[in-house]
Amino acid sequence: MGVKERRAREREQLRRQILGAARELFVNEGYENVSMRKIANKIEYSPTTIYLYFKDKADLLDSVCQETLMNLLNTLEHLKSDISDPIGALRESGRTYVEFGLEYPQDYKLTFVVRPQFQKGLGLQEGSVGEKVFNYLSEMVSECIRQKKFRQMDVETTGQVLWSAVHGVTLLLIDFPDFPWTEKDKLIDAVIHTMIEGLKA
Amino acid sequence: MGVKERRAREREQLRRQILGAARELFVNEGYENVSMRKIANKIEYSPTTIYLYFKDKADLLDSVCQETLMNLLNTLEHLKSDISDPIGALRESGRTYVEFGLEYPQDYKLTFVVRPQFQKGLGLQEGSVGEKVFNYLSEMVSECIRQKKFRQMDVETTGQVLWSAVHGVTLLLIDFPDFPWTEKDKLIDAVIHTMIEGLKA
DNA sequence: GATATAATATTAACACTGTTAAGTTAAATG
DNA sequence: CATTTAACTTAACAGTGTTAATATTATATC
Repeated sequence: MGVKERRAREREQLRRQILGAARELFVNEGYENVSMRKIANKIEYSPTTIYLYFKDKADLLDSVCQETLMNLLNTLEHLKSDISDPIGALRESGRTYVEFGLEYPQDYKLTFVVRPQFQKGLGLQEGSVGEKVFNYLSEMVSECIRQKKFRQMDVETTGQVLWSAVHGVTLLLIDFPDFPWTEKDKLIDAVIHTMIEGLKA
Repeated sequence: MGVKERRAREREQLRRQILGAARELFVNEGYENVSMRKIANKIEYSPTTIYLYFKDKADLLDSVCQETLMNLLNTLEHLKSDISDPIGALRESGRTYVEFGLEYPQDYKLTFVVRPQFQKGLGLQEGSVGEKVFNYLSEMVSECIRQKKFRQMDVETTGQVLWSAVHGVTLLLIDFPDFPWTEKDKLIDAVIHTMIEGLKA
């Protein structure tokens, strides 16, 4: 009775194929400029087949973003940051976060800007991967405070402050590529450095 | 020969009427969900009339955003900040910036996120209102450094760092309204305070 | 005042869009 | 072999931005 299993496998395979095509198109041409028909063409299926695997276009976007968040979380967790130097770890995490955003700019915007607009009230709900990413940041902050490297302060707030800064610089660099920015790495470092200095005890 | 003048006036009036309808719809329903026909209906003209006043839908968006930026610039300049206390002035400007974004969240996103996506390479060009807004921030920073309140540092970079922070917190608050944020004003203050502390001499 | 001219607005159409309902084909089960 | 089930497609709907051709209106000229 391996039939059911094979079917399920094939089903999953096509699902991933759709997802891959959607991601590639979304990222390269922008969510708005990608039609279901375009995705369907790419995988050589009829447009309506997609609806057998995803509720609608927004659901497709949602799934693509979920993948992105998992990739981000993976990237961060692979840092294996040194707990004895929590500030250094935080600095490195911040850099990694921004660089992830810049490496996959469209994915980042899709996930953190476009998606919330299309799914009001749903962004970053409890138990979501997005929340896990934020929790990761929070843990580092927590460690900094526990080791008294940072001045005593609400962990939640501190995490949100840091997130604001890295989110902000990531989006500015993505959205205004022609602005006469300070050299990219220098700017990122400056942002992170300033935050950390501002949080020190 | 006041005819030409009256014609021009009427023309301008309709232009502004279109712009107003577009802004209201863009802001309330999102750029994507607003059709030219919807705008036309609202002002009781045929859809194609709009094309006599604006090149296309993106041009309409562009004009709406330009207005928003001018409003932001006005709001900031009305602060008439006290030059003898440049840090206080900067703090106040930052707060005002974020609050402007939160008061007109859709306008803000339209201007700083949606528009650059639809007009690649055009955002914040030289001489634009957007640049003026940034220059306003830069001047305050410059004053802080000149008075040695901030540690000696590249003015450009410092301005960009600050912008990153306020931009970031503004967008997070807009995009994830359901996230368990620290109380809004406390978070904004924390972001600005942290930045300023981090920049001090 | 009638007519030509320019400005302004509209109608009809094109090639798209997301999505649904109905229909078709192929495979698995009895 | 017949039937059920799953997978996929075709056809269609109501809507999209935009253009070209047309109609309407108001001004300027005779």
